Amino acid sequence: MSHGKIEAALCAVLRQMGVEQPTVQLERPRDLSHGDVASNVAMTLARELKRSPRQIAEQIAESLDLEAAGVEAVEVAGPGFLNFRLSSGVVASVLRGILVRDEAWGRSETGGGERVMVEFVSANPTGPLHIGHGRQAALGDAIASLLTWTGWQVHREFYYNNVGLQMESLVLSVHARYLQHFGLEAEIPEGGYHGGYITEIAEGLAQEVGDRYVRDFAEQSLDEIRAFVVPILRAEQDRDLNDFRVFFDEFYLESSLYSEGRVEAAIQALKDTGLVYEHEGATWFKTTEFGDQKDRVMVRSNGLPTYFVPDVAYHLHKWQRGFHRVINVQGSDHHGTVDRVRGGTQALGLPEGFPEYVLHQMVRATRDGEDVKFSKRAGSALSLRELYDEVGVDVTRYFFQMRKPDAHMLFDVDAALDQSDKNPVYKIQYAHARMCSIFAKAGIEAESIEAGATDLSVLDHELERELVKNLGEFTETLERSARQCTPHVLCEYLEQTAGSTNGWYHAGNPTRNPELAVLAEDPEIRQARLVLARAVQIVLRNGLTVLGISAPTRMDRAILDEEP
RNA sequence: GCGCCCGUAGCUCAGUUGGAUAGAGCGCCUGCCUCCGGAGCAGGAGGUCGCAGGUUCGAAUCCUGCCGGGCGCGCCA
Repeated sequence: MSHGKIEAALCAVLRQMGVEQPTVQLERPRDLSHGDVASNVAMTLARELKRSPRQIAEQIAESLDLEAAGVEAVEVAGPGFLNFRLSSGVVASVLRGILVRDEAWGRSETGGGERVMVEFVSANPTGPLHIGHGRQAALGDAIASLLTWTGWQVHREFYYNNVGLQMESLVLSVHARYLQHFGLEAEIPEGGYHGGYITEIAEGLAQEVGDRYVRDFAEQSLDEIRAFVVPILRAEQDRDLNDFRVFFDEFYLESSLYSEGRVEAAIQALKDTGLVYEHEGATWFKTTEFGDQKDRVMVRSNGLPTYFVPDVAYHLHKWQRGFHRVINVQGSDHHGTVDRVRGGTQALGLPEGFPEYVLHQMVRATRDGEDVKFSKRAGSALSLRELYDEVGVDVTRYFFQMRKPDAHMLFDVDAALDQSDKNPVYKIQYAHARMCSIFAKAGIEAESIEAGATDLSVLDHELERELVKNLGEFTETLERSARQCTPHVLCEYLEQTAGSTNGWYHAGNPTRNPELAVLAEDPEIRQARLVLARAVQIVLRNGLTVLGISAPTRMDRAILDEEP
């Protein structure tokens, strides 16, 4: 806003007071009673001027040219803060911008159109997705969306670990159930998969091929079974994700790293750095050179590469594909891989902070105050689909997004099922729907509302000023949320804005408090408040859109019940 | 043992990277309420910010050391 003017006026006064190179910090106070803009200069200069912060502040306040600073009033408060109050019209002018930019409101160009890859979920195709994957899917998708809104060109990627020991274990597990289907003795291997879905797939296999693998088990039979099993599980994961409104631009297969020779190439490249040595028959790489705690084996004594190598090859390829910024969203149990991967990529010449990581902690689900037990079919924790089928996609996404990634979270199913304002998701959606219902009641189309020459200075009630203040902070909140890769920052903002909205709306109940009603008698006030209501609607809708959550115009019971 | 994350109201969690009297929701207490939209509204009680030092005008936030919980630690991924 008009921070520049205030800064200039402050500097002018400070120079008069003998400060040679004044640097002024302006901030937006949390509390509305502290004005619209505040500065702490008096406190920071206390030492230099050898006077108390309050004295300095008083002097500044007296000598300040209010008109030049573009403020209505200035006052000294607390330990020595200078609080500036702008005229309500100036503050409310932000509403004009909101109405004009509409669906683009909140977008910024911070990213400058640069490409960024967000890799997330990347579950092994060994079973249905559980709630841990759900948290990652909701977080990763929101982060990707936040980056899009702040001017980045975003690529969503899913990495399939389709080679390795768990794959073998999966196939052997299906094979065991398959044999059992024909009444034969068989056991799930140690570390194998016990979920009911394994039996389902084994039954399907039996239907497809009959007892062929019982009669005639050959060398390539396991490969054939695998070719049968994996697509089924992949398809199920894809369905679960798509119904959760999570979509990817690319599925990257680990196996392609081998078939395209990237693993071999990476081994050679790592050897060429000279940072390798032989020890106990294995080949080691000196990741400690790059801050890792220990050196890592890259080629085992049996001649096969460890996971370290394809991981480095994969990230090298990300860079080569033109993604010079990559964000990996992973469970925090993988944090040990961070220094390892970076060690490898740095050795090959990539910059220090590549790739970036967002590590999130585990999820615990409770119902009636007790932990939700295992899902029999999934054979693990509660499955993602079971969860969102019960509480709805909007609520599930939001609950995962509203907590900061690096702390454990509790998913309270009872709280999620609540459909009143107590549930933060509905609180925000209700606030949005209320604005829409006002327009309906007024008999006007939301899109037709224009600020034009409307006198917005009539929006000077405390509740209105607070709401306007909130709305003006949407873009910067979105930027911060994106910069920190923390969607919960946006969630907090939306909840707070919805709270202000509901407070304003309730205070303006026509039968109790007609002078604050949105649809006021006075046409000028009515028009100004409609502008405010429209701005609220835009901000809430855009915010929900960023998070991939719907913004209903009506909250009918029927809609709630069939909510996807 | 080493490394990373966490510790804030009875419970679940925020706290804009050092600012003003530490904030929401649930639960609890007290009043309203048949209302532009439904389990609604207004208010209240509730805190040694894990503990102890340090840095400075000023610390939940930064630095050090402890305590407690989670996760990870050379040929698994």
